Amino acid sequence: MPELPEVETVRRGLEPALTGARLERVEARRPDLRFALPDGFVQRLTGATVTALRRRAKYLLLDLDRGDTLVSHLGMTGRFEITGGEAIAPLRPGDFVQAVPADPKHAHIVFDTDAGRRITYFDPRRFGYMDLIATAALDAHPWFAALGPEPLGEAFDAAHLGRALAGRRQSVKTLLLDQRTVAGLGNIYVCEALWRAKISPTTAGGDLKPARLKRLVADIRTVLVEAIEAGGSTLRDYAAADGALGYFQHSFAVYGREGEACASARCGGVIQRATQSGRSTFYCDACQT
DNA sequence: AGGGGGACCTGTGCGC
DNA sequence: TGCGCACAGGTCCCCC
Repeated sequence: MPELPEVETVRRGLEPALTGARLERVEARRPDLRFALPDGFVQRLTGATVTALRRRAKYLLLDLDRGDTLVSHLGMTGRFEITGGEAIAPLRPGDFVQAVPADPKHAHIVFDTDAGRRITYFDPRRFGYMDLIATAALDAHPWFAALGPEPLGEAFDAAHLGRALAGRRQSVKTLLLDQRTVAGLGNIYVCEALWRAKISPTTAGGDLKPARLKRLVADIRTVLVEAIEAGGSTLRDYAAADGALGYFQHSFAVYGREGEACASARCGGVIQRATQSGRSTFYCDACQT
């Protein structure tokens, strides 16, 4: 489930352990995740130094001093854990509860750094994937070429969203899940943002007027920012890079709250669940129109 | 164009 | 305690 806030939380958690670190030892305990690991995966990483840790959409990018970038997508259940060396401080001390340790049988990739830390990638469902891509060619790679703007970046505004949705009859819910519209939203934060903006998830994208687009952009940004500040969300499988659990799931207004009263003041509505494009949508049918 | 369905893979939570 | 079923954060592909 990692959506943008969770991937960003992982990035921040890994940064102190990985940026500037040399990968002394790399182990791939199986030849594939969702896809086969690239040829020479272990050899190409062993001895390389991580020069920067970035995020694009839901992808983690580990730039290496050899001109390659290790690209990691967490899929639904991917998780990194740091062990060894001194403890890595949580992002917001006091904000986290103790994580449930990941099951060692799903420990697929292990990185040992020159600072004595071990970063282990766990992924029970193996929907995640990794590849090594030339850093200079990242933007042209199929995973990145068609991505929309970062929702927290300057390029994402009501004008952009209006252009992306203009004339579209597809629902705004489905269009926001499309990474070409805006990059990094997933099922949870789309539901939450639409509730905040009081927009029905079945509204055709092209029917949204500028004022509603403006509010939607603002609500997408604020829900993501709040989630990042809370250290992401944790449902069953996900934990932050340092093993701590994010807190934002306690702040969901609609996701997973079918049958509960709408949290909007004086609304009186009840949260509904419906299916759109095969995914559950949670919304209030009283105040989202 | 847009929707539906299924695929990938494993675990969890529920009703019985 | 066990069994079977529904469902899960993402992405891709085929079919109508």
